[in-house]
Amino acid sequence: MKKSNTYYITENDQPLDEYLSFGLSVDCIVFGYHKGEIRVLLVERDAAPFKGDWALIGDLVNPQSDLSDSANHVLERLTGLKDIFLEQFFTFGSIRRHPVGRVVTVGYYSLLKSKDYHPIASSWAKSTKWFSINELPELAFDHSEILKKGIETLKTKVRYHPVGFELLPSKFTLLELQDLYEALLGYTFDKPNFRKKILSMDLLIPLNEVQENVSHRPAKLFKFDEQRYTQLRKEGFSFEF
Amino acid sequence: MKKSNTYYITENDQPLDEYLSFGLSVDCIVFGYHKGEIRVLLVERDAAPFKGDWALIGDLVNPQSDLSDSANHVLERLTGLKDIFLEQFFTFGSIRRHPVGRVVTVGYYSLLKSKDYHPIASSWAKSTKWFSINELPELAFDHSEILKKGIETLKTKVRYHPVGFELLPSKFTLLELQDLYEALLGYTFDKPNFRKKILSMDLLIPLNEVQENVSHRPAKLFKFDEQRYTQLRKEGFSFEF
DNA sequence: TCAAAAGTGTTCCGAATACACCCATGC
DNA sequence: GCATGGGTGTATTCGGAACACTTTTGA
Repeated sequence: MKKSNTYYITENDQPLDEYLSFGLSVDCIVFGYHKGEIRVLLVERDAAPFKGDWALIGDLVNPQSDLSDSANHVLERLTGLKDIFLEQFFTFGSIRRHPVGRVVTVGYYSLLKSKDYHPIASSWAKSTKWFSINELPELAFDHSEILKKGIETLKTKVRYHPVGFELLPSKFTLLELQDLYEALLGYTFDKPNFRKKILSMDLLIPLNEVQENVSHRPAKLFKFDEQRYTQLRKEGFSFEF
Repeated sequence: MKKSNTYYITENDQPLDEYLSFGLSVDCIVFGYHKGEIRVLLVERDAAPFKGDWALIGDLVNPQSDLSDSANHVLERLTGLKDIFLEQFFTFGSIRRHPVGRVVTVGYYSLLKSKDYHPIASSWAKSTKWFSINELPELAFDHSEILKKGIETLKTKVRYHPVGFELLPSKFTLLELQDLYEALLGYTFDKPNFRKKILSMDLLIPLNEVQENVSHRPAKLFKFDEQRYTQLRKEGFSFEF
Protein backbone atom coordinates (compact mmCIF):
# COMPACT_ATOMS: atom_id res chain seq x y z
CA MET A 1 0.00 0.00 0.00
CA LYS A 2 2.18 2.84 -1.25
CA LYS A 3 1.30 6.40 -0.47
CA SER A 4 3.64 8.85 -2.11
CA ASN A 5 4.01 12.11 -3.93
CA THR A 6 5.53 10.60 -7.00
CA TYR A 7 2.20 10.23 -8.78
CA TYR A 8 0.27 13.24 -9.90
CA ILE A 9 -3.21 13.68 -11.10
CA THR A 10 -3.06 15.05 -14.59
CA GLU A 11 -6.00 17.35 -14.10
CA ASN A 12 -4.06 20.15 -12.49
CA ASP A 13 -0.89 18.56 -11.14
CA GLN A 14 -1.91 18.58 -7.52
CA PRO A 15 -0.06 16.14 -5.30
CA LEU A 16 -1.80 12.82 -4.93
CA ASP A 17 -2.16 13.04 -1.15
CA GLU A 18 -4.68 15.83 -1.59
CA TYR A 19 -6.88 13.27 -3.29
CA LEU A 20 -6.54 10.60 -0.62
CA SER A 21 -8.67 12.40 1.91
CA PHE A 22 -12.06 10.77 1.55
CA GLY A 23 -13.93 8.92 4.22
CA LEU A 24 -15.81 5.81 3.20
CA SER A 25 -18.79 4.39 5.00
CA VAL A 26 -21.40 1.71 4.50
CA ASP A 27 -25.10 1.95 5.34
CA CYS A 28 -27.25 -1.15 5.51
CA ILE A 29 -30.99 -1.25 5.07
CA VAL A 30 -32.34 -4.32 6.80
CA PHE A 31 -35.76 -5.25 5.46
CA GLY A 32 -38.16 -7.47 7.31
CA TYR A 33 -41.78 -8.44 6.85
CA HIS A 34 -44.41 -8.68 9.53
CA LYS A 35 -48.17 -9.03 9.29
CA GLY A 36 -48.57 -7.62 5.85
CA GLU A 37 -46.11 -4.78 6.30
CA ILE A 38 -42.60 -4.26 5.00
CA ARG A 39 -40.41 -3.10 7.84
CA VAL A 40 -36.96 -1.62 8.22
CA LEU A 41 -34.55 -2.02 11.12
CA LEU A 42 -33.26 1.31 12.40
CA VAL A 43 -30.90 2.14 15.24
CA GLU A 44 -30.93 5.00 17.69
CA ARG A 45 -27.63 6.85 17.64
CA ASP A 46 -25.75 7.11 20.91
CA ALA A 47 -22.87 9.12 19.47
CA ALA A 48 -22.26 12.44 17.80
CA PRO A 49 -23.22 13.63 15.28
CA PHE A 50 -27.02 13.25 15.27
CA LYS A 51 -26.97 11.69 18.75
CA GLY A 52 -30.45 10.49 19.67
CA ASP A 53 -31.69 10.33 16.09
CA TRP A 54 -32.74 7.22 14.22
CA ALA A 55 -30.38 6.07 11.51
CA LEU A 56 -29.50 3.26 9.16
CA ILE A 57 -27.02 0.68 10.29
CA GLY A 58 -23.77 2.17 9.13
CA ASP A 59 -20.28 3.26 10.04
CA LEU A 60 -17.01 4.38 8.58
CA VAL A 61 -14.96 1.75 6.80
CA ASN A 62 -11.56 0.89 8.18
CA PRO A 63 -8.90 1.50 5.49
CA GLN A 64 -7.60 -2.00 6.09
CA SER A 65 -10.90 -3.73 5.29
CA ASP A 66 -12.52 -4.70 2.03
CA LEU A 67 -15.71 -2.85 1.26
CA SER A 68 -18.00 -5.88 1.25
CA ASP A 69 -16.46 -7.29 4.43
CA SER A 70 -17.04 -3.95 6.11
CA ALA A 71 -20.74 -4.05 5.39
CA ASN A 72 -21.01 -7.40 7.16
CA HIS A 73 -18.85 -6.26 10.05
CA VAL A 74 -20.80 -3.08 10.61
CA LEU A 75 -24.07 -4.96 10.62
CA GLU A 76 -22.74 -7.41 13.16
CA ARG A 77 -21.08 -4.78 15.32
CA LEU A 78 -24.23 -2.68 15.63
CA THR A 79 -26.92 -5.33 15.82
CA GLY A 80 -25.27 -8.69 16.39
CA LEU A 81 -26.72 -10.01 13.13
CA LYS A 82 -24.28 -12.04 11.10
CA ASP A 83 -24.11 -14.19 7.97
CA ILE A 84 -26.90 -12.20 6.45
CA PHE A 85 -27.55 -11.76 2.74
CA LEU A 86 -26.30 -8.26 1.87
CA GLU A 87 -26.37 -6.65 -1.53
CA GLN A 88 -24.89 -3.37 -2.65
CA PHE A 89 -27.36 -1.06 -4.38
CA PHE A 90 -26.03 2.50 -4.72
CA THR A 91 -23.24 4.85 -3.70
CA PHE A 92 -23.99 8.31 -2.41
CA GLY A 93 -21.35 10.97 -2.87
CA SER A 94 -22.65 14.51 -2.55
CA ILE A 95 -20.10 16.91 -1.13
CA ARG A 96 -21.98 17.91 1.99
CA ARG A 97 -23.77 14.75 2.92
CA HIS A 98 -21.71 14.21 6.08
CA PRO A 99 -20.95 16.91 8.67
CA VAL A 100 -17.47 15.76 9.67
CA GLY A 101 -15.82 15.72 6.26
CA ARG A 102 -16.04 14.30 2.78
CA VAL A 103 -17.56 10.90 3.39
CA VAL A 104 -18.91 8.78 0.56
CA THR A 105 -21.26 6.01 1.57
CA VAL A 106 -22.11 2.73 -0.10
CA GLY A 107 -25.67 1.53 0.41
CA TYR A 108 -26.43 -2.15 1.05
CA TYR A 109 -29.69 -3.88 1.69
CA SER A 110 -30.56 -7.14 3.27
CA LEU A 111 -33.70 -9.19 3.66
CA LEU A 112 -34.51 -11.34 6.61
CA LYS A 113 -37.23 -13.24 8.37
CA SER A 114 -37.85 -10.93 11.32
CA LYS A 115 -38.83 -13.74 13.63
CA ASP A 116 -35.62 -15.71 13.21
CA TYR A 117 -33.30 -12.87 14.15
CA HIS A 118 -33.03 -10.83 17.30
CA PRO A 119 -30.96 -7.71 16.82
CA ILE A 120 -29.04 -6.48 19.88
CA ALA A 121 -27.86 -2.88 19.93
CA SER A 122 -24.17 -2.28 20.55
CA SER A 123 -21.31 0.02 19.53
CA TRP A 124 -22.81 3.47 18.90
CA ALA A 125 -26.31 2.03 18.74
CA LYS A 126 -28.42 2.74 21.80
CA SER A 127 -31.39 0.70 20.67
CA THR A 128 -32.82 -0.91 17.57
CA LYS A 129 -36.38 -0.90 16.36
CA TRP A 130 -38.46 -2.09 13.41
CA PHE A 131 -40.37 0.60 11.55
CA SER A 132 -43.02 0.07 8.92
CA ILE A 133 -41.88 1.68 5.68
CA ASN A 134 -45.13 3.61 5.76
CA GLU A 135 -44.37 5.22 9.11
CA LEU A 136 -40.75 6.24 9.06
CA PRO A 137 -39.23 8.79 11.43
CA GLU A 138 -36.84 11.56 10.41
CA LEU A 139 -33.41 10.06 9.91
CA ALA A 140 -29.86 11.22 10.57
CA PHE A 141 -27.57 12.41 7.75
CA ASP A 142 -29.09 11.80 4.30
CA HIS A 143 -30.39 8.42 5.40
CA SER A 144 -33.95 9.21 4.37
CA GLU A 145 -32.77 9.62 0.80
CA ILE A 146 -30.72 6.43 0.98
CA LEU A 147 -33.66 4.52 2.38
CA LYS A 148 -35.96 5.84 -0.31
CA LYS A 149 -33.61 4.66 -3.02
CA GLY A 150 -33.24 1.29 -1.29
CA ILE A 151 -36.99 0.77 -1.11
CA GLU A 152 -37.28 1.56 -4.81
CA THR A 153 -34.52 -0.93 -5.55
CA LEU A 154 -36.24 -3.64 -3.54
CA LYS A 155 -39.54 -3.04 -5.31
CA THR A 156 -37.91 -3.31 -8.71
CA LYS A 157 -35.76 -6.27 -7.78
CA VAL A 158 -38.59 -8.30 -6.39
CA ARG A 159 -40.37 -8.45 -9.75
CA TYR A 160 -37.63 -10.37 -11.49
CA HIS A 161 -35.84 -12.18 -8.69
CA PRO A 162 -37.38 -14.42 -6.08
CA VAL A 163 -35.92 -12.38 -3.24
CA GLY A 164 -39.26 -12.24 -1.54
CA PHE A 165 -38.78 -15.69 -0.08
CA GLU A 166 -35.99 -14.36 2.14
CA LEU A 167 -38.56 -12.35 4.02
CA LEU A 168 -40.83 -15.24 4.91
CA PRO A 169 -40.30 -17.95 7.49
CA SER A 170 -38.88 -21.07 5.86
CA LYS A 171 -42.32 -22.71 5.92
CA PHE A 172 -45.12 -20.57 4.62
CA THR A 173 -48.58 -20.77 3.10
CA LEU A 174 -49.44 -19.59 -0.37
CA LEU A 175 -51.58 -16.81 1.01
CA GLU A 176 -48.72 -15.53 3.14
CA LEU A 177 -46.60 -15.43 0.02
CA GLN A 178 -49.34 -13.62 -1.83
CA ASP A 179 -49.73 -11.06 0.97
CA LEU A 180 -46.01 -10.39 0.87
CA TYR A 181 -45.99 -9.81 -2.86
CA GLU A 182 -48.98 -7.55 -2.59
CA ALA A 183 -47.21 -5.50 0.07
CA LEU A 184 -44.04 -5.32 -2.00
CA LEU A 185 -45.63 -4.51 -5.32
CA GLY A 186 -48.49 -2.40 -4.10
CA TYR A 187 -51.33 -4.18 -5.86
CA THR A 188 -53.48 -7.23 -5.31
CA PHE A 189 -53.68 -10.59 -7.05
CA ASP A 190 -56.57 -12.88 -7.74
CA LYS A 191 -56.10 -15.78 -5.34
CA PRO A 192 -56.65 -18.71 -7.73
CA ASN A 193 -54.48 -17.11 -10.38
CA PHE A 194 -51.62 -16.27 -8.01
CA ARG A 195 -51.65 -19.86 -6.84
CA LYS A 196 -51.62 -21.30 -10.34
CA LYS A 197 -48.81 -19.04 -11.45
CA ILE A 198 -46.50 -19.63 -8.53
CA LEU A 199 -47.12 -23.38 -8.51
CA SER A 200 -46.56 -23.67 -12.25
CA MET A 201 -43.08 -22.22 -11.74
CA ASP A 202 -42.23 -25.38 -9.87
CA LEU A 203 -40.16 -23.52 -7.29
CA LEU A 204 -42.08 -24.57 -4.21
CA ILE A 205 -41.81 -27.83 -2.36
CA PRO A 206 -45.10 -28.84 -0.74
CA LEU A 207 -44.56 -30.08 2.81
CA ASN A 208 -46.71 -32.66 4.51
CA GLU A 209 -47.65 -30.13 7.10
CA VAL A 210 -50.48 -27.74 7.67
CA GLN A 211 -51.14 -24.65 9.73
CA GLU A 212 -52.18 -25.22 13.34
CA ASN A 213 -54.50 -23.41 15.69
CA VAL A 214 -56.31 -21.46 13.04
CA SER A 215 -60.03 -21.06 13.19
CA HIS A 216 -60.56 -22.06 9.62
CA ARG A 217 -59.41 -24.75 7.24
CA PRO A 218 -55.64 -25.03 7.79
CA ALA A 219 -53.43 -24.20 4.81
CA LYS A 220 -50.70 -26.42 3.47
CA LEU A 221 -47.14 -25.30 4.10
CA PHE A 222 -44.52 -24.91 1.41
CA LYS A 223 -40.85 -24.15 1.26
CA PHE A 224 -38.77 -22.53 -1.44
CA ASP A 225 -36.75 -24.88 -3.64
CA GLU A 226 -33.38 -23.15 -3.73
CA GLN A 227 -31.65 -25.90 -5.69
CA ARG A 228 -34.30 -26.06 -8.36
CA TYR A 229 -34.12 -22.29 -8.76
CA THR A 230 -30.36 -22.29 -9.41
CA GLN A 231 -30.88 -25.19 -11.78
CA LEU A 232 -33.63 -23.41 -13.72
CA ARG A 233 -31.60 -20.21 -13.91
CA LYS A 234 -28.81 -22.08 -15.65
CA GLU A 235 -31.32 -23.25 -18.22
CA GLY A 236 -32.35 -19.67 -18.93
CA PHE A 237 -35.49 -19.53 -16.82
CA SER A 238 -36.32 -16.08 -15.59
CA PHE A 239 -38.50 -15.51 -12.57
CA GLU A 240 -41.07 -12.83 -13.09
CA PHE A 241 -44.08 -11.26 -11.37
CA MET B 1 -16.34 20.86 5.68
CA LYS B 2 -15.00 20.19 9.15
CA LYS B 3 -12.10 17.84 9.65
CA SER B 4 -11.25 17.37 13.28
CA ASN B 5 -10.20 14.96 15.95
CA THR B 6 -13.20 15.56 18.13
CA TYR B 7 -15.18 12.71 16.61
CA TYR B 8 -14.17 9.15 17.21
CA ILE B 9 -15.17 5.93 15.63
CA THR B 10 -16.65 3.74 18.29
CA GLU B 11 -15.10 0.59 16.91
CA ASN B 12 -11.73 1.03 18.58
CA ASP B 13 -11.49 4.70 19.40
CA GLN B 14 -9.06 5.55 16.67
CA PRO B 15 -8.93 9.20 15.69
CA LEU B 16 -11.20 10.08 12.83
CA ASP B 17 -8.41 11.33 10.57
CA GLU B 18 -7.13 7.79 10.22
CA TYR B 19 -10.40 7.01 8.51
CA LEU B 20 -10.32 9.92 6.11
CA SER B 21 -7.57 8.52 3.96
CA PHE B 22 -9.41 6.94 1.05
CA GLY B 23 -9.05 7.87 -2.57
CA LEU B 24 -12.20 7.92 -4.68
CA SER B 25 -12.32 7.44 -8.41
CA VAL B 26 -14.87 6.96 -11.14
CA ASP B 27 -14.62 4.64 -14.12
CA CYS B 28 -16.92 4.98 -17.09
CA ILE B 29 -17.81 2.24 -19.53
CA VAL B 30 -18.90 3.82 -22.79
CA PHE B 31 -20.93 1.40 -24.85
CA GLY B 32 -21.47 1.80 -28.56
CA TYR B 33 -22.97 -0.37 -31.28
CA HIS B 34 -21.58 -0.92 -34.74
CA LYS B 35 -22.47 -3.46 -37.41
CA GLY B 36 -23.98 -6.03 -35.15
CA GLU B 37 -21.39 -5.73 -32.42
CA ILE B 38 -21.48 -4.14 -29.00
CA ARG B 39 -18.38 -2.06 -28.53
CA VAL B 40 -16.63 -0.33 -25.66
CA LEU B 41 -14.54 2.82 -25.75
CA LEU B 42 -11.15 2.38 -24.11
CA VAL B 43 -8.25 4.76 -23.67
CA GLU B 44 -4.54 4.14 -23.82
CA ARG B 45 -2.86 5.34 -20.65
CA ASP B 46 -0.10 7.92 -21.03
CA ALA B 47 0.67 8.13 -17.31
CA ALA B 48 1.84 5.90 -14.50
CA PRO B 49 0.77 3.48 -13.27
CA PHE B 50 -0.04 1.07 -16.13
CA LYS B 51 1.37 3.50 -18.70
CA GLY B 52 0.74 2.17 -22.18
CA ASP B 53 -2.09 -0.15 -21.15
CA TRP B 54 -5.70 0.12 -22.20
CA ALA B 55 -8.10 1.24 -19.51
CA LEU B 56 -11.59 2.45 -18.80
CA ILE B 57 -12.24 6.15 -18.80
CA GLY B 58 -11.60 7.04 -15.20
CA ASP B 59 -9.73 9.23 -12.78
CA LEU B 60 -9.54 10.24 -9.15
CA VAL B 61 -12.34 12.41 -7.86
CA ASN B 62 -11.51 15.84 -6.58
CA PRO B 63 -12.63 16.19 -2.93
CA GLN B 64 -14.44 19.38 -3.88
CA SER B 65 -16.67 17.73 -6.51
CA ASP B 66 -19.87 15.76 -6.26
CA LEU B 67 -19.56 12.14 -7.28
CA SER B 68 -21.97 12.29 -10.21
CA ASP B 69 -20.49 15.55 -11.50
CA SER B 70 -17.07 13.94 -11.40
CA ALA B 71 -18.13 11.13 -13.67
CA ASN B 72 -19.24 13.63 -16.30
CA HIS B 73 -16.11 15.74 -15.88
CA VAL B 74 -13.79 12.78 -16.21
CA LEU B 75 -15.52 11.58 -19.34
CA GLU B 76 -15.26 15.04 -20.87
CA ARG B 77 -11.67 15.61 -19.77
CA LEU B 78 -10.42 12.35 -21.26
CA THR B 79 -12.49 12.08 -24.42
CA GLY B 80 -14.18 15.41 -25.04
CA LEU B 81 -17.60 13.76 -24.80
CA LYS B 82 -20.12 15.75 -22.82
CA ASP B 83 -23.79 15.75 -21.90
CA ILE B 84 -23.86 12.00 -22.17
CA PHE B 85 -26.26 9.70 -20.35
CA LEU B 86 -24.29 8.17 -17.47
CA GLU B 87 -25.60 5.72 -14.93
CA GLN B 88 -23.93 4.39 -11.81
CA PHE B 89 -23.89 0.59 -11.58
CA PHE B 90 -21.48 -0.68 -8.94
CA THR B 91 -18.75 0.34 -6.52
CA PHE B 92 -15.53 -1.62 -6.25
CA GLY B 93 -13.67 -1.52 -2.97
CA SER B 94 -11.15 -4.32 -2.54
CA ILE B 95 -8.15 -3.31 -0.50
CA ARG B 96 -5.50 -3.86 -3.13
CA ARG B 97 -7.27 -2.85 -6.29
CA HIS B 98 -5.14 0.24 -6.85
CA PRO B 99 -1.34 0.33 -6.56
CA VAL B 100 -0.95 3.84 -5.15
CA GLY B 101 -3.17 3.51 -2.10
CA ARG B 102 -6.64 2.68 -0.93
CA VAL B 103 -8.76 3.85 -3.82
CA VAL B 104 -12.41 2.92 -4.12
CA THR B 105 -13.95 3.33 -7.54
CA VAL B 106 -17.51 3.90 -8.63
CA GLY B 107 -18.46 2.34 -11.96
CA TYR B 108 -20.66 4.20 -14.45
CA TYR B 109 -21.86 3.20 -17.86
CA SER B 110 -23.09 5.16 -20.77
CA LEU B 111 -24.67 4.31 -24.10
CA LEU B 112 -24.16 6.27 -27.25
CA LYS B 113 -24.59 6.22 -30.98
CA SER B 114 -21.00 5.71 -32.04
CA LYS B 115 -21.44 7.66 -35.26
CA ASP B 116 -22.66 10.84 -33.61
CA TYR B 117 -19.73 11.25 -31.25
CA HIS B 118 -16.05 11.62 -31.94
CA PRO B 119 -13.95 11.07 -28.85
CA ILE B 120 -10.68 13.02 -28.67
CA ALA B 121 -7.99 11.80 -26.31
CA SER B 122 -6.65 14.27 -23.78
CA SER B 123 -5.38 14.50 -20.19
CA TRP B 124 -3.67 11.19 -19.39
CA ALA B 125 -5.23 9.51 -22.41
CA LYS B 126 -2.85 8.98 -25.30
CA SER B 127 -5.46 7.60 -27.66
CA THR B 128 -8.97 6.19 -27.65
CA LYS B 129 -10.30 3.19 -29.49
CA TRP B 130 -13.47 1.15 -29.82
CA PHE B 131 -13.19 -2.54 -28.96
CA SER B 132 -15.76 -5.21 -29.61
CA ILE B 133 -16.79 -6.75 -26.29
CA ASN B 134 -15.84 -10.09 -27.80
CA GLU B 135 -12.24 -9.04 -28.42
CA LEU B 136 -11.09 -7.13 -25.40
CA PRO B 137 -7.45 -6.51 -24.54
CA GLU B 138 -5.94 -6.88 -21.08
CA LEU B 139 -6.88 -3.85 -19.03
CA ALA B 140 -5.12 -1.77 -16.39
CA PHE B 141 -6.00 -2.08 -12.68
CA ASP B 142 -9.06 -4.28 -12.09
CA HIS B 143 -10.79 -2.76 -15.08
CA SER B 144 -11.47 -6.14 -16.69
CA GLU B 145 -13.55 -7.09 -13.68
CA ILE B 146 -15.36 -3.76 -13.72
CA LEU B 147 -16.08 -4.08 -17.41
CA LYS B 148 -17.38 -7.61 -16.98
CA LYS B 149 -19.81 -6.46 -14.30
CA GLY B 150 -20.85 -3.52 -16.48
CA ILE B 151 -21.61 -5.76 -19.44
CA GLU B 152 -23.72 -8.01 -17.23
CA THR B 153 -25.59 -4.97 -15.96
CA LEU B 154 -26.27 -3.75 -19.48
CA LYS B 155 -27.57 -7.14 -20.56
CA THR B 156 -29.94 -7.30 -17.63
CA LYS B 157 -31.04 -3.71 -17.94
CA VAL B 158 -31.84 -3.92 -21.61
CA ARG B 159 -34.58 -6.47 -21.05
CA TYR B 160 -36.76 -4.19 -18.97
CA HIS B 161 -35.75 -0.72 -20.09
CA PRO B 162 -35.65 0.63 -23.62
CA VAL B 163 -32.00 1.65 -23.26
CA GLY B 164 -31.17 -0.05 -26.53
CA PHE B 165 -32.41 2.92 -28.50
CA GLU B 166 -29.55 5.02 -27.13
CA LEU B 167 -27.17 2.87 -29.11
CA LEU B 168 -28.80 3.32 -32.49
CA PRO B 169 -28.74 6.36 -34.74
CA SER B 170 -31.85 8.46 -34.22
CA LYS B 171 -33.36 7.05 -37.41
CA PHE B 172 -33.22 3.30 -37.72
CA THR B 173 -34.91 0.37 -39.42
CA LEU B 174 -36.73 -2.37 -37.57
CA LEU B 175 -34.13 -4.91 -38.61
CA GLU B 176 -31.34 -2.75 -37.22
CA LEU B 177 -33.21 -2.66 -33.95
CA GLN B 178 -33.70 -6.39 -34.04
CA ASP B 179 -29.99 -6.98 -34.75
CA LEU B 180 -29.08 -4.81 -31.78
CA TYR B 181 -31.36 -6.70 -29.43
CA GLU B 182 -30.04 -9.99 -30.70
CA ALA B 183 -26.48 -8.83 -30.03
CA LEU B 184 -27.40 -7.61 -26.56
CA LEU B 185 -29.45 -10.57 -25.48
CA GLY B 186 -27.55 -13.29 -27.28
CA TYR B 187 -30.41 -14.98 -29.06
CA THR B 188 -32.42 -14.47 -32.22
CA PHE B 189 -35.97 -13.38 -32.87
CA ASP B 190 -38.46 -14.35 -35.53
CA LYS B 191 -38.61 -11.33 -37.83
CA PRO B 192 -42.39 -10.96 -38.18
CA ASN B 193 -42.92 -11.50 -34.49
CA PHE B 194 -40.25 -9.04 -33.40
CA ARG B 195 -41.85 -6.46 -35.64
CA LYS B 196 -45.34 -7.08 -34.31
CA LYS B 197 -44.20 -6.90 -30.71
CA ILE B 198 -42.20 -3.73 -30.97
CA LEU B 199 -44.81 -1.96 -33.07
CA SER B 200 -47.62 -2.97 -30.74
CA MET B 201 -45.80 -1.17 -27.92
CA ASP B 202 -46.49 2.05 -29.75
CA LEU B 203 -43.10 3.48 -28.91
CA LEU B 204 -41.87 4.03 -32.44
CA ILE B 205 -42.73 6.90 -34.72
CA PRO B 206 -42.69 5.86 -38.38
CA LEU B 207 -40.92 8.46 -40.52
CA ASN B 208 -41.76 9.18 -44.12
CA GLU B 209 -38.29 8.14 -45.11
CA VAL B 210 -36.65 5.02 -46.38
CA GLN B 211 -33.15 3.64 -46.65
CA GLU B 212 -31.08 4.75 -49.62
CA ASN B 213 -28.50 3.06 -51.80
CA VAL B 214 -29.32 -0.44 -50.74
CA SER B 215 -29.46 -3.28 -53.23
CA HIS B 216 -32.81 -4.52 -52.02
CA ARG B 217 -36.16 -3.11 -51.12
CA PRO B 218 -35.43 -0.07 -48.92
CA ALA B 219 -36.66 -0.29 -45.34
CA LYS B 220 -38.77 2.33 -43.61
CA LEU B 221 -37.07 4.42 -40.96
CA PHE B 222 -38.40 4.91 -37.45
CA LYS B 223 -37.49 6.94 -34.42
CA PHE B 224 -38.05 6.30 -30.74
CA ASP B 225 -40.95 8.16 -29.13
CA GLU B 226 -39.37 9.47 -25.94
CA GLN B 227 -42.41 11.46 -24.85
CA ARG B 228 -44.79 8.59 -25.31
CA TYR B 229 -42.49 6.36 -23.29
CA THR B 230 -42.42 8.69 -20.27
CA GLN B 231 -46.18 9.03 -20.60
CA LEU B 232 -46.72 5.26 -20.67
CA ARG B 233 -44.40 4.72 -17.72
CA LYS B 234 -46.52 7.03 -15.61
CA GLU B 235 -49.51 4.89 -16.48
CA GLY B 236 -47.73 1.79 -15.22
CA PHE B 237 -46.56 0.40 -18.55
CA SER B 238 -43.43 -1.69 -18.30
CA PHE B 239 -41.18 -2.26 -21.26
CA GLU B 240 -40.07 -5.85 -21.61
CA PHE B 241 -38.20 -8.09 -24.00
C1' DT C 1 -74.70 -23.97 11.33
C1' DC C 2 -72.01 -20.23 10.28
C1' DA C 3 -67.88 -17.52 9.49
C1' DA C 4 -63.51 -17.56 7.49
C1' DA C 5 -60.11 -18.84 4.78
C1' DA C 6 -58.36 -22.89 1.81
C1' DG C 7 -58.50 -24.61 -2.48
C1' DT C 8 -60.47 -26.11 -7.49
C1' DG C 9 -62.44 -25.65 -12.22
C1' DT C 10 -63.93 -23.35 -16.27
C1' DT C 11 -64.37 -19.83 -19.61
C1' DC C 12 -62.49 -16.13 -22.20
C1' DC C 13 -59.15 -13.24 -24.35
C1' DG C 14 -54.89 -11.57 -25.98
C1' DA C 15 -50.15 -12.23 -26.68
C1' DA C 16 -46.37 -15.18 -28.24
C1' DT C 17 -44.96 -18.69 -31.62
C1' DA C 18 -44.30 -20.79 -35.98
C1' DC C 19 -44.61 -20.49 -40.44
C1' DA C 20 -45.80 -19.48 -45.43
C1' DC C 21 -45.86 -16.06 -48.38
C1' DC C 22 -45.47 -11.60 -51.21
C1' DC C 23 -42.85 -7.03 -52.32
C1' DA C 24 -39.28 -3.70 -53.95
C1' DT C 25 -34.77 -2.78 -55.37
C1' DG C 26 -29.94 -3.30 -57.66
C1' DC C 27 -27.31 -5.88 -60.54
C1' DG D 1 -34.66 -12.88 -63.65
C1' DC D 2 -32.66 -13.56 -59.37
C1' DA D 3 -30.54 -12.51 -55.07
C1' DT D 4 -31.36 -9.91 -51.03
C1' DG D 5 -33.49 -8.19 -47.45
C1' DG D 6 -38.26 -5.73 -46.46
C1' DG D 7 -42.67 -6.63 -45.07
C1' DT D 8 -47.59 -9.10 -44.33
C1' DG D 9 -51.08 -12.65 -42.95
C1' DT D 10 -52.77 -16.57 -40.54
C1' DA D 11 -53.42 -20.66 -37.71
C1' DT D 12 -52.20 -22.46 -33.30
C1' DT D 13 -50.78 -22.57 -28.68
C1' DC D 14 -50.17 -20.90 -24.16
C1' DG D 15 -50.66 -18.10 -20.22
C1' DG D 16 -53.10 -14.62 -17.76
C1' DA D 17 -57.60 -12.53 -16.11
C1' DA D 18 -62.16 -13.05 -14.31
C1' DC D 19 -65.06 -15.38 -11.54
C1' DA D 20 -68.10 -19.13 -9.72
C1' DC D 21 -67.76 -22.66 -6.92
C1' DT D 22 -66.62 -26.45 -3.23
C1' DT D 23 -64.00 -27.86 1.09
C1' DT D 24 -62.33 -27.88 5.78
C1' DT D 25 -61.74 -26.20 10.09
C1' DG D 26 -62.98 -23.71 14.92
C1' DA D 27 -66.28 -21.71 17.53
